[in-house]
Amino acid sequence: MTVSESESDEPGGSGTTSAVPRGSGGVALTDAAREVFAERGYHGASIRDVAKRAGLSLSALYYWHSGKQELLAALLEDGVNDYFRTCESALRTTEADPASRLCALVRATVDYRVRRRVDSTIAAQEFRNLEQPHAQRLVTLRESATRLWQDIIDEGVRDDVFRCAYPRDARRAIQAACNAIAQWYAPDGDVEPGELAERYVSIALRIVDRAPQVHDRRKASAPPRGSTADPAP
Amino acid sequence: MTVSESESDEPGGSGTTSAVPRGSGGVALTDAAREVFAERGYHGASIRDVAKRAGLSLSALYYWHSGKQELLAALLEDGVNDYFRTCESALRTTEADPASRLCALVRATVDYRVRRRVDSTIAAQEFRNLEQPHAQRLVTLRESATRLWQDIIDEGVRDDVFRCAYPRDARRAIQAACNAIAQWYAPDGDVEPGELAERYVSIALRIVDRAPQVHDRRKASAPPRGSTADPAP
Amino acid sequence: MTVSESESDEPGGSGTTSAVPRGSGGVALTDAAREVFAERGYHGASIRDVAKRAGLSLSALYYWHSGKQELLAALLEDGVNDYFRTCESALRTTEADPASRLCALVRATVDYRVRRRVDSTIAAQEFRNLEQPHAQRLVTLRESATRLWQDIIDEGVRDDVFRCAYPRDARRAIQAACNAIAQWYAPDGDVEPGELAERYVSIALRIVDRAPQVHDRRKASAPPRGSTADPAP
Amino acid sequence: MTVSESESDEPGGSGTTSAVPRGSGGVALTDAAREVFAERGYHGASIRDVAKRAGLSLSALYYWHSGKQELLAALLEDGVNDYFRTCESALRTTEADPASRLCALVRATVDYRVRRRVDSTIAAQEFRNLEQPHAQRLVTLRESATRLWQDIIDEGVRDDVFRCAYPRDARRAIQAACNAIAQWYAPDGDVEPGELAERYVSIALRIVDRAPQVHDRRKASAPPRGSTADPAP
DNA sequence: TATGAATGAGAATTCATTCAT
DNA sequence: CATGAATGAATTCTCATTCAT
Repeated sequence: MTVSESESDEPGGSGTTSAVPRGSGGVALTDAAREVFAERGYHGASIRDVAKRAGLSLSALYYWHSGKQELLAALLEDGVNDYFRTCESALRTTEADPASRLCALVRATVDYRVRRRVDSTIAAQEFRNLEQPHAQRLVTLRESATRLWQDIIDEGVRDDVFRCAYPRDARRAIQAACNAIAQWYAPDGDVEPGELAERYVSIALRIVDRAPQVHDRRKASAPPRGSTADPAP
Repeated sequence: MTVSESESDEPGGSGTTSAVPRGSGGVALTDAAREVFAERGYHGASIRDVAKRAGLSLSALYYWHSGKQELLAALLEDGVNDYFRTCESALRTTEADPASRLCALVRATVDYRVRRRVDSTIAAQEFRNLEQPHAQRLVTLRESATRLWQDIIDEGVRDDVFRCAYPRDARRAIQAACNAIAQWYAPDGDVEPGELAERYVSIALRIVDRAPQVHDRRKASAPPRGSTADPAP
Repeated sequence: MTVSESESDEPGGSGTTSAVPRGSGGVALTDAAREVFAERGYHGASIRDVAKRAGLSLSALYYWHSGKQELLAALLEDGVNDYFRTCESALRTTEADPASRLCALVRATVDYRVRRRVDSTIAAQEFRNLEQPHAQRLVTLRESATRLWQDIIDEGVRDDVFRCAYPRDARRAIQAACNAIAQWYAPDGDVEPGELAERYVSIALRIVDRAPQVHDRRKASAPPRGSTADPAP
Repeated sequence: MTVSESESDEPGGSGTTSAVPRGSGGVALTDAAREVFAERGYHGASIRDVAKRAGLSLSALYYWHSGKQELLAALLEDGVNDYFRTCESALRTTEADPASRLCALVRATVDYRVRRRVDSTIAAQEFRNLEQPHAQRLVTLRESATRLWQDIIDEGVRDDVFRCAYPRDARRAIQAACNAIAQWYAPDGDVEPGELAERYVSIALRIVDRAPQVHDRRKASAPPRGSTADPAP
């Protein structure tokens, strides 16, 4: 079963055991697992707590899921799928040049990290606790995400549009910066997700040291610079 | 007690129960704890495993330490102290200008992440599991580290030597990039720690968008640009 | 309810969930219970497995039967009834002398152990797990079976046709030997049930040490010796 | 660890939680396991009950043994070893002729079934519940016991001293009869173990249909016939 | 007739910790 | 300095059973 139905990533209401309607136990449980895993970590969390948080019995958890491990796997897998969908959608609607594609990827990633902040944190912290049928699949997906970033950067370097000497380190730095957002972003803070994305687009472009563009003044590449309100040109 | 005596950060030999010499149980145990916590996470690790790995009995663990929590605290605290010593030492021997200071901090951080890779990972993952006497102290230390970075960047921005529009995001990006090193760096890989530091110095300077320097062509700022073999000046 | 409709004793096809026809759930379930109880023992078996094996839902099991215990009772009771019918039928069609009656009982028992091998094993192993309404009834039946054997042997001893000094031990030995057949008999093995019965008739007669018969050279006593291909007379 | 120290096979005192002396938990637990497994069967017994019966905590059980399965294995293995020792000792001190050897084996087996009645029952009922490292070893031992019986009988048949037509069925009958003793023998009953053994020796000799002996009226073969007080020669 | 959803009790096992020696 | 023995609380998970539909 997939857990993608539950869009809300936030551990809403923390403890709201609002009488789960019959038949919807599966979602209630993954939602609860998300909260509890995020709060205490996979090994620190007990499925008793998960069931309690979901307002169901421990046995109901085993009716819907095959165990603690599967609960984690469902969470992570659903997250990764959502992330890939987000990236693909962003890349599909952008120019073909490396800079535009890099910007699109940054925007998609920031969007995802903000929108599914909790899942992002869980993924970052608890990935290691995945056991074997699931682990392999997700490792592969994770690698293909890395490849997505790297290919774009390498292409930019080849085309002389990015001037970084160490493309792998550039990629790592950009990814690390974007991923870290989930750790500090406060949904009720003062910065809008869209605005935040543009700031990180700007950072990413600086990391790859994009060459100043004489031509190519089209939509994708221009906004970041402009919208981030850099003090002076 | 402090555990700083054990410099070696690597889980060397993994399982080497080489007859702990009388009296050195304390270090053997923190070393073992480091390995086991790193491998399985704080909650995933059992102190039985720690004792076994150290080649001692469970009771010996309780002779030397007051419990599992204290073992974690000792590890993290020792790590943070080492980090601060490293940073202070680096800042003490550098110029007073923001760029030089930022570079020094990056070098110190990269050095630490590489030198104490395992402790860095544990700190990143298990900090949340610290309970109250210890937690507060370390949170404070952690905040003062953040302040260290932020002050330098803010000063650079004020002096117009850094041109980034969002200094806090710049700081976060730099820290995230440096911290992530512990997650991927392979000690027997192909890049030297010193060389790696220069690459990250370069990345950091790009993130803060350092203004091109007309004068001031002294040691600290020049190397990164040069050594990273950027295609064109 | 009785389960005697299902003649086939073999756990045929093990796992054949062949679309239970409407209304025949009861038999499908006792058949499945037979297989599962035989494979894993009463306490080792779960009624979930029984229902699954029967190709029905757990709830269906509770529609047809009142629980796990009743399932076991139905199985055992049906077996005992079959056994008694078999014995009575055999005794009804034989001579009145102890030797003939003993032979008839052996034949009936061997026939039953071979024909309902699985039920025989379950009876031997799981009888102890019967709880109270059922247990008493079956204990009584079991005792009356013992009485059946003992009476015949005692009569033979009284009439000097059996010469065993310890009739109870003789009875126990004969019963044990016959019962054990269920544990090793392979339905697709090389010995026919009828042939096997004659071998055990021969063994039983030796155990009771039947006196050599001058007259009475009729069917029952002759075959074993002859048909068993004794090397030399 | 072995459990052979505890010679007493009887579930003595059933529930006597007589303050286990420190350090002797291992034996107390196997003794308790013997009782509980015998009473309720392996799957029907809970290790909670075992620990309670032993007068120890559940955790102590895991200190001494690695689990429920190991407890069963220890019990069965110790029993089999004792049985083999008993058989070997009996065969070592007897004549070389098949009849004497068969008698010795019967005596050893009856002795064992009476002396370790409970272990015998457990072995008969719970053998199937042994899981893999242990199962294989014990299956092998069990087969070699069967071989012991069969070899003797086959030799007797070859030497024309036993006249049974179906040596394998004879062996099965004898073994079944002897094994069954554990199921009905009451230690405080009216028959002495030695006496019982002679009765079964007599039964066994009749099952293999030993040829009447003209010469050879020595110790080993004579007693059974004589001591069982057969009515008349 | 049948089922999908749910439950409470209890299963085996592991944990951090303590105590007597 | 160190250990072997023991514990109570908690863990994940399975069980037989029931209820609403």
